[in-house]
Amino acid sequence: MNHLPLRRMPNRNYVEAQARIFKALGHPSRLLMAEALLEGPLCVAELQHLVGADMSTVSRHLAVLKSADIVSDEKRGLHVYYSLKLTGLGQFLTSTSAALDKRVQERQAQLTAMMAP
Amino acid sequence: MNHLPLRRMPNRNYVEAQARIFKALGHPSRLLMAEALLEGPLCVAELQHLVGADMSTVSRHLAVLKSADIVSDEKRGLHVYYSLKLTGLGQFLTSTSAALDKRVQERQAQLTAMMAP
DNA sequence: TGCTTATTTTGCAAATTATGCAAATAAACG
DNA sequence: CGTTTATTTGCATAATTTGCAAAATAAGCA
Repeated sequence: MNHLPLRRMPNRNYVEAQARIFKALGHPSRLLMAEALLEGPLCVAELQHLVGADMSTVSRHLAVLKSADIVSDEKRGLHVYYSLKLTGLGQFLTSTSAALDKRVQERQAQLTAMMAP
Repeated sequence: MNHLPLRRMPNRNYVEAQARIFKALGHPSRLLMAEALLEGPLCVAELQHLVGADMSTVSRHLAVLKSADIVSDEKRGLHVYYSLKLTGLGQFLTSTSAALDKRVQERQAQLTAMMAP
């Protein structure tokens, strides 16, 4: 009878599993790849071009994202395509972007105030 | 004329700043504290009791959350109260919780299928 | 079958970063 | 002052990240 979205009790294991998701996204290269996958699936070579790192490094980053269940992979011919599996990431990035924008604006305002005599 | 929420280009600095947010939440103690703060402000002693770690450790974790602009602090008498500053966290946690639940259910289903003769 | 391409995995070494604990420090209040 | 609450710092230990190179897989093609 409960139509509201449920949230788990702060169970240890649960929190650790959630923390693993955040941790996986807590690296610029991995977050960049996840953001790119918001638009649709990409193969490893494309992701490598995006982040500009060694392919073995990219592959390892992808393994981290996969083990956190953030992405899924599918082989098509010679290529392996990665897709975003975690829903709600786009929305959350929108809020963090807004927060960052606000921070930048506040800095601007402070500077402006300091410049005024 | 664009009423849709904008998302930044995957600018280097921008992605790094966003990654810092995820990284900050990528630790069980910090995520637990952030989740608790969804309900309202708490002082350091209360948060310490929640995570069960040394107060200096808690303080450092809080400093990490603060430097990522996830929380804000305010002194009231002898106590310092922390509040959640980052909007959208609750929603995102709801989606990650759902994802985790699904994963658990899938494991259950696999086990059940294996048990069936 | 052999050859090529795409991707993963592994091992290693170096650099960076994170962690907890304990002691010192600061800030508010009576 | 003395007490309480919180932050900072120093230190030792552990974990992560990265590049590079080499080996291993796996799929498609001649």
